[in-house]
Formats: sequence, C-alpha cells, structure tokens
Amino acid sequence: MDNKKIEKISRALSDANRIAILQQFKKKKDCLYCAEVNDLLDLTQPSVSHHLKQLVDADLLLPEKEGRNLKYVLNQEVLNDYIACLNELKD
Amino acid sequence: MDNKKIEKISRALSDANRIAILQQFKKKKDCLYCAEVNDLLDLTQPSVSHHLKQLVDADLLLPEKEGRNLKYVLNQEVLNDYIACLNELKD
DNA sequence: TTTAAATATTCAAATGTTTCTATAAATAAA
DNA sequence: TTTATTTATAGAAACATTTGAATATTTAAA
Repeated sequence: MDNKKIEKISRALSDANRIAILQQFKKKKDCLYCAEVNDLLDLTQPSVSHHLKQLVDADLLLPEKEGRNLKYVLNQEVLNDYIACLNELKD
Repeated sequence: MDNKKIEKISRALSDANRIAILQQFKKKKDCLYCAEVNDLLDLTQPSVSHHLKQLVDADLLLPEKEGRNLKYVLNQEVLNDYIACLNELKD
C-alpha cells in the first residue's frame, strides 16, 4: 500500500459520520443497506451518499447492487493492509 | 479511545507530508529534530511547523524541548490505541 | 407504460485546510 | 546586552470538504 492510498484511507476515516457508518458493521452481522445508513445518520440523503462514496472510493466499503437497493460490505482486506502500514510506523 | 479522537488522528494521518514525517522515524532510531523535519519536507518552515502541530495535537508525536531545539518522539501508545480501534471495526 | 422508491449528481454556500510571507518569541552565543 | 538561531504565530490566498436543495437516474411495482 503506497502513501497516496494511506492518505486516502486516513481521510476517509477522518469524519465522525463515516466512522459511525463503519462501526455500524459491528452491530449488523455482514452487510449494511444504503437505506439503513440514511436512517443511521442525521443528514440528508445526498450527504449520506457523499460519505458512502468517500468510503467506497477509499475501498473501505464494497458496494453490491440488489435490484434498486444498494448493499455495502466492509473490505476487511484493505482495512488489514492499512493497519499493517500503521504497524510499520512502529520500529 | 472515543470517536472524536479517532477522527482527529485520522485527519492527522490524511496528509502526504505528515505521513512522510512519521515514516522518517523508521529510518532514525529514536527521535527526530524539528530542523531535520524542515530538511525532509519541501516546504517553508512555518508550513512544517503547522504539520508538526497537527501531529502533536493528535498526540501522535511527543515534543521535548532541548535548549532552543525541539525534539519529537513517536507516541507508540496512542498509535497502538488507534490501531486497536481499527481492529475493532473488523467483527 | 405509468408511477413510486432508492440512490446519485449538480450546484452553491459555508466551513476547514494548506501554504506562504512577514513577524514574533524564545533561547543560545558572542 | 546585543546578535544570531530556532521555532511559533498571524494573516491572507488558494484549495478542498461538507452540507442541503433541486433534480436526475435507475429499477421495481402497479
């Protein structure tokens, strides 16, 4: 994982709403629906869409279309890679 | 570590110059001097000072005065706590 | 095929970040 | 005590991010 990617993931994580989205995956078992995220946050639908886009663009979330619904899965591999990079910082 | 703190650390990590600073600790053994950081980055001294402030405000760096010089040590404890929070995201 | 529901996009306003120049503050050296 | 060195701060310009209103797109249901 290069520094540009570390920067992008860090930026994706640097917002209270987006952290809340990611933490919601702990409570739900496997995936989160877009509509659930809209309910979770105290924001308008376009704002939530913006935040989800940041997380998807950073590859932290994997979107899956289901008819006219959209389902997100946490990308554990990217999260692991990111954590590995942070561990590298410690000598 | 609460979400505000996770947000702040993530933001501190969301910049190429600040990532470069942290990575420099791998090369240097124990600490980094302010002047070394000024040499490392292609920025003016006030800009470097700004970036170091972000890292110190996030508690990622611990500053130590040495006469008129300033020395920074990586705060491994905060880094560990942050990494632990990210690990929590994975069910 | 028309209508309804779910999500995305566009645009603009407000706010925050990054960077610089200029300058201040702190401290060591002369 | 004057001067030089090191780091910090103030202020402004440029740029990026966040948010919401309005609207478009996509797809299912009627």
